This record gives sequence, structure tokens and C-alpha cells, in this order.
Amino acid sequence: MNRGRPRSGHIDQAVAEAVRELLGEHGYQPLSIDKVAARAGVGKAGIYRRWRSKAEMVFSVVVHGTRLVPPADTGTLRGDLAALAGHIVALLSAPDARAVVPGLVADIAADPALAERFAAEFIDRERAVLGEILDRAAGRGELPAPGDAAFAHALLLGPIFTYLFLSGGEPPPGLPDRLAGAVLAALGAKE
Amino acid sequence: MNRGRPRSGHIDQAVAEAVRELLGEHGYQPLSIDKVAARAGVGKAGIYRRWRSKAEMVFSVVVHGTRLVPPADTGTLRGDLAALAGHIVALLSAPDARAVVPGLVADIAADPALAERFAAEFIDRERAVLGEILDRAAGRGELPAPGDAAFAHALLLGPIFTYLFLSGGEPPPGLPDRLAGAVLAALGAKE
Amino acid sequence: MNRGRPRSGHIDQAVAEAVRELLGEHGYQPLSIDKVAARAGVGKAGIYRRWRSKAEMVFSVVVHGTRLVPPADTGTLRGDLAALAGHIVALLSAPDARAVVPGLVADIAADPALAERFAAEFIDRERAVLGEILDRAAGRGELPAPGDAAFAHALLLGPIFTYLFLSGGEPPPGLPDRLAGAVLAALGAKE
Amino acid sequence: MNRGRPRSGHIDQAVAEAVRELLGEHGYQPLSIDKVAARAGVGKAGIYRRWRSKAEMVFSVVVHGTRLVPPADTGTLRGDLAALAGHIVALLSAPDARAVVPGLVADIAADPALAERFAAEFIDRERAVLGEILDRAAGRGELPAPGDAAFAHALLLGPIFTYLFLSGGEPPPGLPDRLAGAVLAALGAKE
DNA sequence: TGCTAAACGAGACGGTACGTCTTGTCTTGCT
DNA sequence: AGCAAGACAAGACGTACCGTCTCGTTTAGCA
Repeated sequence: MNRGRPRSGHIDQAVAEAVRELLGEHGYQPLSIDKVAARAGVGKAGIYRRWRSKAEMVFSVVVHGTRLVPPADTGTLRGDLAALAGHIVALLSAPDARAVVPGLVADIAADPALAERFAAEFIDRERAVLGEILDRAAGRGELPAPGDAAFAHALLLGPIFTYLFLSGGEPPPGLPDRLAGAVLAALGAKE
Repeated sequence: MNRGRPRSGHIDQAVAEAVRELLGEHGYQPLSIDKVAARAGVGKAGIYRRWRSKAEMVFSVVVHGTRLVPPADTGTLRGDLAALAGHIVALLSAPDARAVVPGLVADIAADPALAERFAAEFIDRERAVLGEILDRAAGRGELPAPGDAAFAHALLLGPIFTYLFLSGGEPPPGLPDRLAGAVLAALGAKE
Repeated sequence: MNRGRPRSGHIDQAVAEAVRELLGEHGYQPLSIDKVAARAGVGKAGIYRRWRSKAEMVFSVVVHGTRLVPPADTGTLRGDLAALAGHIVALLSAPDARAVVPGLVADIAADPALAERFAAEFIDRERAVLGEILDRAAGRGELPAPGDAAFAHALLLGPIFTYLFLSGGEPPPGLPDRLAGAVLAALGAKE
Repeated sequence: MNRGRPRSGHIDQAVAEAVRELLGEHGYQPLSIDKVAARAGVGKAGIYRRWRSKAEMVFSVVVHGTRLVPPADTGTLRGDLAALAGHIVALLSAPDARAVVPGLVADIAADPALAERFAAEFIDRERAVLGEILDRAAGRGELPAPGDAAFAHALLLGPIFTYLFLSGGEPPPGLPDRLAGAVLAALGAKE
């Protein structure tokens, strides 16, 4: 039985909007709960009632906006992998994501509980999509064995992350295709 | 002509030691310039005279400790790549690095000037090592073409980073070898 | 309607006590807001929320302790003036006051807004008391004219201040009486 | 015999000039030894070799500029006193003095050694001038007794200081004359 | 209809860190 | 040995956040 006043939905909306605005204006690090509360016209308690930290709040707002990777079915494993890699590139190189990802990853890495949620909601979901793709390919006989989805995923996501956030440059134009090729080869696919 | 009192070397030493201690105790985020100064018995001005931010300070301390990747020459491309990958895994999965890397990467990403230095001193150096390895392999006829060192590097570093800092897990035991295989295949090496 | 959490009174108390202690220990100049906050077990923000500077804070604490000059009515103008002068001497030669007054006066002089408050709460109040005394004397026929309270006040306070804080000495024993005489003469009182 | 390089006179000049400029620009409190050294193109050591503190430095510069009170001889005690009072008013209400005096007095009061020098070089000198005036008057038969120069001086300087630095206002126009009258009366002069 | 419990906005609270400034001393190489 | 330059340890400055707390008010479901 729920007693007391139910939580008002408008807080979630107002906070989400304020977070997106502030991220767009100055990026992740200078964003503070105080500023979000002020901008959203919301009490800080209302925010802390919903999220335990800035990272959680931003994460939930950003996740909510980033709707699920579409499975994609191009008919060939190479095509599916390239499509998925292209999707990841698009996702991470959007201006918002560029501003948010490194800081968010750092805060997540420093908070085990949040790390688990992040892994479950982001990494595992992408891995599942990839697993589906690999299974489909195995069904078509393109793969000799089921294939390690986690490894394949690391082989796609890792280099993209490296280009975007570690080497300070842009992912080169043909990257998704080349990554797809690398995964194919690594999994021993019949070309 | 150098005017004025020269900078005292003992500050660099004391700060480096204090930074290493504090990183070991509580990780990157809770480390503050105030605490470093207090622990090192050094004025804050002395720190700000040398580094413009906590990230720069930690970076220079950490970089100084992390001496250059040894080239390695196992006789085969696969062996060289696996050795390099193993080296990167060892470097990044050391307890210190685990505590420092995500936060440091975030601060670096937020500071373009520092990003450039980081790319030059870390990424480019590893790429150069890798380029040497690839050239050697091309000389032995193991590679049909010179090979894109940046791409190969992303293919090695990215997945390791992903396993360590994004998926919240451990790199699986055979990872260096599998990554070496993936690079070989992606570069079209004669097995 | 009062919005937000109301200010807690215990801060004012704790700060006042800490200020008095620290003034007693080392005087005005070495007193810092940091030390007051630490001693009082109070956040610096709580202090800056109430006062804009160390001078304001000390002033309000000191003023609060220094309750109003009693009017005094000895029956004669000379007696009233001497009593008032004696009161001022006692006030300013208390050990606390000696330690605080010069520094506080300097900071007040450097801050016009505070200068106005100080003049209103200290000087004007003493002048009002003196005005009352002069009026009473005029009523008794001791004075030919109402008398310039500001001038009379300067004639009392100024020499005391000079002895205490400018000439580095002690006010001579009979000073209040001699000052009373000087004021009498200056105002053309019938002796 | 003087060993070593003799002190360069240009430092005293350059410092004096820099101090006067900086006092004129921002007043006493924000003036710092660093700024003086930088403005004067002088090393800080050179300053500390000459003066033990900012207060001493400013004091010596200001004193040096303020050449000795002229004795004045108007023929009557009242005239002499009024002239002296007028001189003090002029001295203390010059824009430079207004900016410097309260802060300087505070620092002097906090440093006993300096307090003594200040009393000797300023107060005692003015008292001596006043003593001469009183002696002259006694010689002319205007005074029944030699007269307490210290008291008379406090009666002149104190009220002026009060008007200028304590009550936040201007000394009223006829002040020197009224003060002269007060002193006359207080000393029991034959009018 | 009234009662009660929780959510709400606002903002104060004790702390901590920031990056800058000032103080008085020390250390260079030049004069 | 004095000098200009400037590094040094210490610590204060005023601001910004943190995460918690206390107000007075509002909004619901339960009695």
C-alpha cells in the first residue's frame, strides 16, 4: 500500500531537460546537482530522492534518451557487424556523447554499484544484440562455431572508444567495415 | 640567462611520492591538490607553478613512472603482437592504473591541451612501437603491405580498455593471443 | 512567507564565542575567517552567509557584547560629562577593546558601507546620549544654548582615542574630569 | 669601515615612488610588498633589508614626505593654536592621508616597536611644537601656568581624528578655531 | 470530511577543494 | 656584499559543491 504523496512526474521531466541543457552548454564535469536543481526549479532533495549521485542522474537521463540498438539484419554477418559498428560510432560521436562519455565512465568506474548497472544496461544489451547477430550467422553457416559475443563486442566497441576518447582524433571513415572484417577474421568466419 | 632562484628538484620528488601514496590509498577522484601539498610538505603555489591542474600533475607523475614500452622481438609478428598486448594488459591492470586511468582519461578528455600531450606521449609512442613491429614483419614477408599502425593499435588497446574499464570485468586469460590473431587477420597477414 | 530552512541561531552563538576567544588570544589581525569557522565548528559558508567580511563579523560580535551607554544623571552637567567620559575610557581600555579597536577601525574605514553602519550604531548612539545630557543641562539653565553634541562628543572621544591608540600610552588618571571641564568651557557653560 | 657593496640609494627612491603611486591607486590595505617590489623594479630582499614590514615601509615613506610642522607665530595663543589645528586638519584630510592613516594606525598599534617610533617621530614632535607655543604664551602672560602640552595636543588631534576617521564625516568648517577655544578654556587662559 | 504521511521548493548546514594572493625567507647569477 | 629575480612553505581569501537537514506547503489515499 502506498501512503503519502506520490512522486510527481514533472520532476523527472524538468531534471532531464535541465541536465540535457547543461550538458550541452558546458559538458559533464562542470555540471552540478545544485545547478540542475536551480535550472529545473526543483529542490535538491527531490533529486537525491531519485538518484544517489550526479553520475546516476546523468546516466539515467542519457540512457533514457538513447533508445536501444536496433538488431539490424542485412543478410550477411559482415553487413550486420558493420551496421552495428556504424551504429556505435554514431552513438558515441554525437556531440552530447563526446561531452559526457569520458566523465561518466570515470564516475561509473569509481562506483561499483553503478558500474554493475552500467554494465548490465549498456554493455550486456549490446552484447545480446551482437549475440543474436552471431547466432543468425551460425544458422546461415557463416560461422564454424557459436562465437564469443563478449570478445566480438570488445573488438567493435574498444577501437571506436580508442579513436574517439583516447587518441584524441576522429574514427577514420571506413572504420565500421574494417572492424567488421576484423571480427569476421577473428571468429574464423568463412568469407 | 636564467634569472631568479631555480626550481628546487625536491618538490618534484616529494610531490611524486605523495601523489603515488594518495593514489594508492584512495584512488584518483578523492586526490586533491591540497592533500598532495600537505602530504608532500610543499606549498600549493609550488605545485601550481609546475602544473596547471590535478590531471596534469598526476599525468606527469604517472608517465614518469611508466617507462617506455620495450620493442620486443620474438621472431614472428604474432609473437610480437601478443607480447605487446600482454604488456598493455599488464600496464593497465596494475592496481594503480585501475584506480587512476578512468578519472585521468576523463580529465584529459575535458582539457584539449592536455589531450594533445597525452596523445603524443602515450598513444603515439605505443603506435610507434607497433609500427616498428609491423615494419619488421613486412621485412620478413609476413605482411603483404606496410600495415596501418594506428588501426592495429586501436585493435589492441581498445578491447583491453573495454574489458577493464567499460564492462567491469577482467580481461579473459588468452586475450593477448586472441587480439594478436585478430590483428593478423585484419592486416591480411600470411599465417 | 518564509521559504527555505531558517537560519540556525547556534551559529551566531558559536561564532561569537569563537571570535571572542580568538580575539583574546591573538588580537584582531591574526584572526581569520578560516580559524573562526574551525574553532566554532561551523562551515565557512555559514559565516559568509551572515557577514560579508571579517570586519563585519567582528563588529557585529563586538557591538552585540557592548550594550548601550547608560545615560547617567548626576545632577550637574560636569558630572554627567565626566561620567560619560569615564565610561568611554573604561570601554576602550578594556583589554579586548585595545586589541580590536585599531584594526577594526582600519577595516571599517576601508569599507564605506560598513563605515556608515559603524557611525550609525556607535557614534550616533553616543552622540544621542550626549545630546540628552546637554538638553538636560540646558533645561537646568547650565547652558546658554542647546550645544553641539557632535562637537562635544568629538571633544570627549577624540582625546581618549589619542591617548590610547595614537600616543601609545595610558590616559592620565584625571582625564575624564579634565575633558568634562574642556567641554564645559567650550560650550560656554556657566560654571 | 664599511664592507661590501654599499646600499644603492635608488632603491629608496624607487620604493618611495611606487608606494606613493600604489597608495594613491588603491589605498593602504591592498598594497603589498610584492606589488611594491614589482612596481619599483626592485627585489623583495632589498625592501626587507630596509624595513621589517609593510607598515614600517609605508610609515617611513609617508613620514619622509610629511616635513615637520612649522612652528607658526601669530602673536596670540589662540591664533597659534588655530594655525596648528588647521595644519593638522590639512595634513590628515589630504586624500593620501585619508587612505593611509587608519590602516597604518592599525598596523602600528599591532607592533609595539613601531608604535614607539611612531609616537616619537609624530606625536612627540607635534607635542614639542605645541609645547613651544604654550611656553611662548606663558611668556606673554596669556597662561597662568606652563600648561600640559600632551593634554592640549590630545585636545587638538583627537577631535580631528574623530571627525575624519571615526564618524565618517568631514571636520566642520570652523573646527580649528573652536578647538583652539576649547584648549584655551581648558588651560585656563586669560581670554 | 478530515487525518496522516510522504513529496515538494527552498535553502541552511558542516565540510572540503578550488585557484589566487601575501608574507617573510632563501637561493641563484650578475654587478 | 648588494642586487633583481623569483622560488619556497605556510596559510588566508571568497566561491562552489557536496550530501544532509529542516522548514512550511501541497497532495494524495485511508479512515
